Amino acid sequence: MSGYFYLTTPIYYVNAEAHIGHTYTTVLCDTIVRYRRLCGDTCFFLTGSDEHGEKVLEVARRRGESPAQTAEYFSNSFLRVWEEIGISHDRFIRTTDADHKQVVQQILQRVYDEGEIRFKEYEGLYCVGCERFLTDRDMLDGLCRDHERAPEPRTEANYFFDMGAHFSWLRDYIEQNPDFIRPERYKNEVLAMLDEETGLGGELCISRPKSRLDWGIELPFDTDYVCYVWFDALINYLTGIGYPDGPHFQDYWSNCEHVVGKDILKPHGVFWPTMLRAIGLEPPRHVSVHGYWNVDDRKVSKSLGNMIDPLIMREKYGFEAFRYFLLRDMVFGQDSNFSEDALVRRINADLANNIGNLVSRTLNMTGRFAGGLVPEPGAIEIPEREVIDAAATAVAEVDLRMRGMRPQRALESILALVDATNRYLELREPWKAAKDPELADTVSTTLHTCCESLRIVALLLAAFLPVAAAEILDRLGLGDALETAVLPASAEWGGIPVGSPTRKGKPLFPRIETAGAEDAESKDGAD
RNA sequence: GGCGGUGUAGCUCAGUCGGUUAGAGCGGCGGCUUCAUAAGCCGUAGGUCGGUGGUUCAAGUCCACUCACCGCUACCA
Repeated sequence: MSGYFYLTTPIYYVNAEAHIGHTYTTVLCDTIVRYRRLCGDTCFFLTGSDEHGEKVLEVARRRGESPAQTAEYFSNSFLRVWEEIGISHDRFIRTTDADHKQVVQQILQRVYDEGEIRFKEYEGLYCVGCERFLTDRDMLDGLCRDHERAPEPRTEANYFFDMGAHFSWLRDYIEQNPDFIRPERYKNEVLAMLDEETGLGGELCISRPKSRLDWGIELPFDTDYVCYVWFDALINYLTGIGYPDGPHFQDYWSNCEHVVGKDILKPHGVFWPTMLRAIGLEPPRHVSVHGYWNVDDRKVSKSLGNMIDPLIMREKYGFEAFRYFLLRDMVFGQDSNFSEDALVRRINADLANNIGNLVSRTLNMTGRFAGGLVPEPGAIEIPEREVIDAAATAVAEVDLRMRGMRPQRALESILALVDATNRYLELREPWKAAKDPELADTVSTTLHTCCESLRIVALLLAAFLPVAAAEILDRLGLGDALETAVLPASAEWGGIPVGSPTRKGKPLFPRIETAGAEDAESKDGAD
């Protein structure tokens, strides 16, 4: 059943360059979307940059340029990285895009007209150094932590969105749609937030006076103010697909899923659904929340310099290997740890030893024992049956797990098929059988089974490792398979044509020798 | 303080409605094998399922308490 599918990453804030966290989110979404495209869905994949706000001003000041220049610089930086690593987004949206400004203003006006935005004066402690109001946490002994000076009481008027008006609806909605926010632990956190927010009045400040911050989208109903943060940022999800009357807006919106990091759960779990409610739109199908990457067991931070540049990973290991690690080693929703050690272990174990090596041995033997052409299969016996079953299981599990946002489990399913095929090869021992002319039929069957299994492995892997999967198919003589494939039908057993010309090629994922292993080897080689 | 999460073999994790001898992958160890990227296959390692006390014919799996770590309560994926 094909249909529409719309997936978003958060838009990344333009005060830093892409690191492992941004890369993970983006790669994950790319993988999910590629999978759904393979399933025949009409997909729209949106990513982009969040460019307004105070922090951009700060960075711009530091860099001695205008906020627009800073935003431009970092936005391009993200875009360039995504292009370098082959992200297949359909649009890279910027909150400074003209259509986005228009949509934000249109929505603000509408919510304002409906009386859900209030103008309110409040008093707080303002630090002149910070140019903002301080919270208790910003202060130590009544002084601003950063400037060590006493903040002054000051009043300011701002616009507030009355999101609390929708809390009881939202609570019900979440309870009636238990997989709206997933994994479950984050659903529980949102429910807890709703209770806390009720106590705070459920108001969301959505403006800043221009006198204090003018880098933003002007409020349509008060030109002394700009829109602040969430109305600006979240609405990108609507602008991206042509709100309100783009040709496929409804098709995409009703099949929308967001992927976010756990740090922005609240805006996506609380602010956003209430905003959508205020303008009469359904919530997205899912908000899928992932955890953080630590690096070498420490938090990612600028000061530690452990941000992990995806382009450097590409240079050192090949981007798909890094991409594979990210998808394979994070249990969705939980925090995970990255280390080059773990990366190398994973590359060697899964990519080199299992997948890559199965490709090598299969194609090598097809070359040697079958003249390089996929041979005609003979009788299907129990060992073949087991591989065929493993393939069917993998296809079904991958689908279930991808839709359930569990890419790491989907990869396990694919690896199970690879394992089954490696085991099968040991059982049939075509390298021995090939010496006995009477077993020619068995050899043909064996190699056919392995080639076919590889074809299915490649199809399933295509969303995760687009380049490598295409290469496997190409070596099987199926260079254009991905262009026409539709899952699950294309992954049914028996799709590989007999006589398809194969090519062994170089190791797909070269094994990475660690320093320790090299030492051991040079010692061995010395005598 | 409140709320939530996590704690299962050396490492990373599975364990659905409580039920036969608690699982997988990786690593380690032993063996087989040579088609293959010194890859693969087979076998194995015996973990008080954080702790204590309960409920039950039966608990990793439910309840209470407790310890450790983490998160949220604060606009950085």
